[in-house]
Amino acid sequence: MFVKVVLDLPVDQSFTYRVGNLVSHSPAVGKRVIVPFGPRDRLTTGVVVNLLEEPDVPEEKVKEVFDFPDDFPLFSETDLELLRWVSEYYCSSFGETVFRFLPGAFRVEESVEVRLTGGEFGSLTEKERAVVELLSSSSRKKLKVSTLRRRSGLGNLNYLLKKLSKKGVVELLPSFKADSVPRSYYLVEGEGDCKGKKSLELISLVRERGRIPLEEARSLGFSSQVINRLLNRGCLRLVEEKTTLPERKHSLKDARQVKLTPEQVKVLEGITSNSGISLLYGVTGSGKMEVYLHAAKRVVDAGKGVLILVPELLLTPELKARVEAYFGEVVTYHGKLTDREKASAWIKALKGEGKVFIGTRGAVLLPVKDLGLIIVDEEHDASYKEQQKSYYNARDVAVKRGEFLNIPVLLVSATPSVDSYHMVKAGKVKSFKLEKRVSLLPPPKVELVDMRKEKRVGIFSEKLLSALEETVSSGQQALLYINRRGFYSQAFCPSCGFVLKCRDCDVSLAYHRSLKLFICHVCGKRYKPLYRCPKCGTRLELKGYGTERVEEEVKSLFPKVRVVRLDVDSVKDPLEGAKVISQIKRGEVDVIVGTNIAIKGHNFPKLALVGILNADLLSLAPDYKASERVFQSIVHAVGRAGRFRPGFAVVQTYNPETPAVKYAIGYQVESFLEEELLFRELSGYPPWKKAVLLEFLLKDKDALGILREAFKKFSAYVSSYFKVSKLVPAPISKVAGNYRYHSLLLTSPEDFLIKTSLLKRAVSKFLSIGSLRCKIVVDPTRIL
DNA sequence: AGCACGCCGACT
DNA sequence: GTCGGCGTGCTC
Repeated sequence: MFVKVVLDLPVDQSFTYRVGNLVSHSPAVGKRVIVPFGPRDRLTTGVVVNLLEEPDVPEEKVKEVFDFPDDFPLFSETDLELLRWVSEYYCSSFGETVFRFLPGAFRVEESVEVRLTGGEFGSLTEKERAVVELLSSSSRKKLKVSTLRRRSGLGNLNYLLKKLSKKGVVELLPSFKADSVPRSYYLVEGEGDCKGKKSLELISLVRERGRIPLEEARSLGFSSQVINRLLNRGCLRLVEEKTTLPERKHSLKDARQVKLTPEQVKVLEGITSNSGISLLYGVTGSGKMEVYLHAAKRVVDAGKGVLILVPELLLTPELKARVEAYFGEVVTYHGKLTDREKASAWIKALKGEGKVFIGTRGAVLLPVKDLGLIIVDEEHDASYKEQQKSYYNARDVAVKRGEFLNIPVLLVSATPSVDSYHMVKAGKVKSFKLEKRVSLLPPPKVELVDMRKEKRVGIFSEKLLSALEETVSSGQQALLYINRRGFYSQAFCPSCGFVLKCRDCDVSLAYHRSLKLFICHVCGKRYKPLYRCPKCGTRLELKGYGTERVEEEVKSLFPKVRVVRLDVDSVKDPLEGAKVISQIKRGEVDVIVGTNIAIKGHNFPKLALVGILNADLLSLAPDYKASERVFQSIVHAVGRAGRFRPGFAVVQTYNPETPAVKYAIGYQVESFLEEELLFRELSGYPPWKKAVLLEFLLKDKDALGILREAFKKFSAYVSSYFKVSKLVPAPISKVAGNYRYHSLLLTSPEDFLIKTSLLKRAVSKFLSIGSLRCKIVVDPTRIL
């Protein structure tokens, strides 16, 4: 027997291994497998994708499987097919895609670690010293060769390490990392007899119960001496089982299930009778969540599992409590869990321990047993797009998974994406709209303020200011939304035009007054403040504003008001964030100044006023999705107001004619989407076309010549399939010292998989020469 | 990705 | 002559 195995490598190849007798479990497609790989036969983890009777490569090349460590597959055959599709669609390798989704805890790895001996070292070359420097500055004693390679950026690290090891400066230690899958151990009856009162007592207990957990035997007073003796003689055997961990506790309780309104019931009936893809949309406060939880309940009542995907920021204890009100225990899966917890959730899904799974984008392939429905909440949200390596979009993978498994998928949003609306119009998705708000309150009154005409007090219009005053004096809360952090966003020289920029990135530095530092918002680098122009000595002028300055201005205008800032600077860890949120909910705060993280999902009961300080800032990004994002941000920001009391929103703008702004304040979703679709069609952009972004990072400007040359050939090669835009510096043209160049490829959506495979080949043929590397981002969400 | 091989220039 | 740089190609 032979198995075909995929490994976590950037190559589209699977490897054939012979199955020997010394394996713990039988081979099967989807199972984890430990195999020796490479010239050193380093043990690595793979996944079985095929079983073979005869080898499909020359026998002498084939190595033997080290072990199948599990008695269950980690992926179903259908999910492996889906993963194959994902890898082809997003131009990544099959193996890398598989291991992008599989929790790291399942991996067994053999590697080499490097440690400084602490001994004398004589003369070292520059590069050798750099390696020693990295090792001594690290917080850990030992470093893996791979991490050292990553941090040093040195290609031929192995030669250096061999030399350093010969000189006695470093020590190379082989290391083995076992998996960290939670497991428990049981005692079962073996063969052979034994004596002794305690021993006989334990044997009979095991015989009676079939098996008992090792821990329980210990706690019943059987010493490890007794147990070990019985194990050594073979009277007892120890068996291992992969287990799961209890869900993390949280103390929140939510109200019981809510009774649906007649409109909600009607929509629910529509959704549940659709076996394909549904889009559920409607204003904030129309109770979309209640509807989808009822739909989920029907699926669970029929004995099937449900997978609910939510954006990163939304997966809070509050949300979990709300879902638990319907289903009792739910299992969560997101990036902040430990590796062990993720593996535990994975196993719970496989075994059917738990029916309802709620997670962020990585959860889309959770192997939920008898999966009957996938829900994607806030379907339009950008956090569904993986921003590295495989660049998948979990919403689209969810839709595809529904297709592969032949189960319904439900997309939910107050602001449907242009992509989803396009699918509705093409008849691939059925849409359901909730027209009415559940609450008896009127929708928030929205006022658009033209900042060119309005009287201003600093950054506020008089309208917003008086609304703010009224709101806080009546004991209610206000939220001020600004899409930018820091105090000032730019420092420039009024006489020579010099702009203070990051040394490593091509962006102007933002001044953070609370820290008295200039900070680069791209790489995070901090700079001591500078007051005079380094070129001509003139005093620098600061302009632009972010959350810090808004906070300051509110404080100086209303000295008695309690203000909190809700941005990534003020809530560094999630615990702190939760504290701020609960303060707001308890009404210990009057004014909230926040960025995007403040407008997503939260329900602030005392919130009456929302002010969007500069709606124009939202549309600065130079890409075709800009107005879609403007529309979404405004609708969601405005939607925070008036959920529990009459609300009011003020939207400040210098361009009141912007369609996205106009449509957003009236919640004219269809009108906006129609107009946007038309614009995209006329300009040849997605969803009518497929877009692929190619991105290049260059160490120095010299590499540009090589890239240009290679790009010309590449462009000629693919131009019959893709419309290739010019190779240009990216809008953020330099990041962390690397120059960024990119090119956008557009093509009609037909035969897309054929085109991606061609593209992949063309990129490796023309654009992967020397040190040149190219990122391929299919369906990019932002082009910066 | 990680590793070995093999081809180049610049040193003892 | 060899050392060490880097580009190329293979890994079951």
